Amino acid sequence: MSRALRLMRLSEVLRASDTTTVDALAETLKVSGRTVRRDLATLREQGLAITGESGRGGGLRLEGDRGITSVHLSLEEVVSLWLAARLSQRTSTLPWSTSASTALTKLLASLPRSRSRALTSLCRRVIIGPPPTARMLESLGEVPRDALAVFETCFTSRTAMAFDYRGREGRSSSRRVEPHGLLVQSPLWYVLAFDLDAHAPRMFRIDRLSKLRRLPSTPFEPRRTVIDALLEPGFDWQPLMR
Amino acid sequence: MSRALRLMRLSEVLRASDTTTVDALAETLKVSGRTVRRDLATLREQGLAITGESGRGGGLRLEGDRGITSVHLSLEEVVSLWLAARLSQRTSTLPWSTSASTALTKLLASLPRSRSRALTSLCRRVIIGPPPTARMLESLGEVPRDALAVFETCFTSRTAMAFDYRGREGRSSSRRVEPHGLLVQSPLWYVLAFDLDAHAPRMFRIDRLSKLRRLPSTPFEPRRTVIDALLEPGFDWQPLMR
DNA sequence: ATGAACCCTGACAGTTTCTGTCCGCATTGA
DNA sequence: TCAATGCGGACAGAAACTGTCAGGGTTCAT
Repeated sequence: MSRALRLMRLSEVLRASDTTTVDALAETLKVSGRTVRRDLATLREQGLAITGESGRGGGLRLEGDRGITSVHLSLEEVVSLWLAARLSQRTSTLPWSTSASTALTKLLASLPRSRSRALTSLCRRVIIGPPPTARMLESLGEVPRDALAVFETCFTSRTAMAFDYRGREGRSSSRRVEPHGLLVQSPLWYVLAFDLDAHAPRMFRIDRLSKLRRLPSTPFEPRRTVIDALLEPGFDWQPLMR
Repeated sequence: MSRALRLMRLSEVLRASDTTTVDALAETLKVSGRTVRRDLATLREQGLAITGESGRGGGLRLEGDRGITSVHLSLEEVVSLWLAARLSQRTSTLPWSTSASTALTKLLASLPRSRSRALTSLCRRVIIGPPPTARMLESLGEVPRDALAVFETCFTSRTAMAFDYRGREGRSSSRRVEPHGLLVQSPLWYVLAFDLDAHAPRMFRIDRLSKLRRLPSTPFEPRRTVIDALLEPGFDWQPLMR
């Protein structure tokens, strides 16, 4: 039996038995005790909570197999983690950046198919752009907390929304839009929207919005074309997920 | 990465993605397509229902069996998520930022005690600082991939390490240190270390290191004093976790 | 009907990894 | 104090793995 298969069996045996010893495992798996220990170390690296108690009467046990069941994480929670991880990978070479990827894969893997579909399609609507230029950052305003919450629900539930927008020259205008996409150029971000009055794609910087509110309507169908129309080609625009 | 680990990752990636191709998998797993096929064959032997569709637009998919598995995240994986989430919360007001907090709390809560303790003590050694000044960013260099991996293991396993360091004036010196802490001022980061030769706390910017390698030694005991000695008081230094 | 984009499988040699053995150490309960 | 347990380093021979090459398919758009 190859090591790979043995590792799978080992984790099953551990799940099946309350406590056991290295020698017993060595017996069942037909390998030496040393090898069992090596395998245990590998599984622990993988995140399995296997504890060992020394001494007479001690032994090994797999702690409450309740690993983290991401079933309890909401869609928004997983998206937020995904966003954060991708952003930090994008902006710098930090330690454990590959670990973040594998962690997210595991999370996604554990979701039921319907949820993972929803998550994927949501992530595809989020675009990560290159860092903003100094000029873009000049007039950076505050993002009001409550507007954030409204945007979050409108974006995920695909609901049209209305707001007042301060243009670059200070002129204010009233808008009604469908939020198809989200462009992040941290710390800035933009709503990639379809303007229901102009009847064309438009983008809006989040800190220039005010009086944001939902519009009663049926959910719109997110269209990739709206997003693409707003992103100048040739730049490095990456969706949060492909 | 050993084959055993790769097989686990492969099954996770398959679960996570709706459909995918051999080439894509080869890319993510950093192995040749032939090897991916061999791994797929092994998983199929194990009973995983992986179907392949030939032809243009075809691909691989894992049938059924979703949501049964619980997620096991390694220490590094949880740390990386914390790091990423905290960083992005720190630098900007993005949507779903509160969701990230709750998600992380849930993650922490569901870890078995032994692991959560290890996680906490690791996170305490990571400090998040204010964004770097333009002057600090001037001479930003590349961080080599392999050095990262070495650092990660040394940091978590509390192992001393050795490297060559290019000082500000271009002078190079050879160092042997214990990595007690990690200071992040994204996209820069520093090793907060105890210099075994100077016998005093020193900090090193990561992109100035080269030829990083582990030193054979017994694990050192992380000391808070080493970290504190290097952080000028009065600034906004926040540990990743209190 | 051609080519591109997919999947599947066999053979081979070089390399990597794994395994058992032996060792010393720490912890625990009788 | 001893025996039963766990943990992990070092080593050399054995086994498994890997990339490459080379063949074979199927499906679809053009």
